[in-house]
Amino acid sequence: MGIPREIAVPRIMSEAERIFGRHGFAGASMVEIARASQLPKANVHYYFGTKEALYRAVLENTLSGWLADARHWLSPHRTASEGLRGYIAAKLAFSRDHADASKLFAHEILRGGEHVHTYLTTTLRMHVDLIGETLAIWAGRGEIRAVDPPYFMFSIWAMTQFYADMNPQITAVLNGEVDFDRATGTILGLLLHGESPERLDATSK
Amino acid sequence: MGIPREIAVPRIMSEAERIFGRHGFAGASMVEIARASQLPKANVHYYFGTKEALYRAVLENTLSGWLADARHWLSPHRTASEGLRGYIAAKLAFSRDHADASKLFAHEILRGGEHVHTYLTTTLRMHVDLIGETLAIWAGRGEIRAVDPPYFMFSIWAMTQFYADMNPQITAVLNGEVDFDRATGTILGLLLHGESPERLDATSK
DNA sequence: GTCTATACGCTGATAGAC
DNA sequence: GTCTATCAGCGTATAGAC
Repeated sequence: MGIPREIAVPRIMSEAERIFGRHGFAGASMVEIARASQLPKANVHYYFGTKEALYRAVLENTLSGWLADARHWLSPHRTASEGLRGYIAAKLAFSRDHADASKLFAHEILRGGEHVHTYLTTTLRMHVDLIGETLAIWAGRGEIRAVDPPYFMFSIWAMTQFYADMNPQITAVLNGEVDFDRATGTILGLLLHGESPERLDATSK
Repeated sequence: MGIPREIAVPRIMSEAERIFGRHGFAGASMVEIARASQLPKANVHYYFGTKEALYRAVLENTLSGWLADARHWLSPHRTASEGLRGYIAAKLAFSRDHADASKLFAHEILRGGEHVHTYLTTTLRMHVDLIGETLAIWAGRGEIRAVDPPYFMFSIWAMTQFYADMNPQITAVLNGEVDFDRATGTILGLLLHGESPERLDATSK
């Protein structure tokens, strides 16, 4: 009798991601994770050892696949307009559908990011370098202005992840749920045209 | 004998802002705050009652003055270019000089923002409405394109606060400290020109 | 008004039964 | 392999000395 490992472990991982994402490492408790997983709390310790080991497992699981959208869209084979549109849409969809994963990452960085330091200095840094090449190619083709790749990416990450991490602020200001089409439109408007109407003036006058 | 209230209370507030900002509400401990304030932990409880009361006091203290920069720069008396430049510079300076205050706010929102719900639905919402009028005036003058005010503000807040809240990620990717001039340049580039070079093409061809 | 000593609940972790 | 019962330590809060 009893719930077998194959069922228990993924269930714990899923609930842990949700609870760690909502409350952070310190704010989450093992009893809460166990209760949400419908398991005795000792089982969670049996499968993962310590709270921190569970946290690391959940975090690694979250990071894998974190960069897939960028690789898919920010490629020289696409036009800048097409690539940026696709990437922003994908990042915003992630913020909408996996808000807890985004919050988990935000909590970890706010705490200092010790557990993801290696990931940030190796995988993510190389990732940004690679995207920088694409951005340089797009600029060379005249599809975008020349940009500072890391700072450009910081802006995109900030704007898109904001909709997952700061959701309570957004719904409070809007007095209702976020309209992701408007969010997409605003971000793309900034990336593709800026807020200066000078181009329109130049063509209409 | 002993440290008087006039010295102790502001010192506790200051250290509490730093520690709550770094670790969040759950991650911070009263002993840590007391030790950082060089006071017996009982004194902190004597002056503020409970941990949550101290937290609320620190949070309110942080929120006052949070919106002053916007009122100063996002005004119809300025040009859009001048106003946006000043506002972005001010917000980035705040992220650099008061990172702990920014992180405190981020932690609070990540946790659901219960303690700032009234502030968000009254003060901040009215604030955005007011800015919306300025943005509409700027658009009417042809200084910016028409924008969706709240979503436009979300983008600005996201991009500027990112440099305070996600600092570990930034330094890891850059392999060094952030260059605030480049950050300013990137954000202003997006706001004022976008990344599309079409305007330049239109004028040079 | 300021500080020392202490109570007590909650949490992470484990020993050992089934 | 799964789960029940229990422990040890930390963290908030307070009673009471100075």
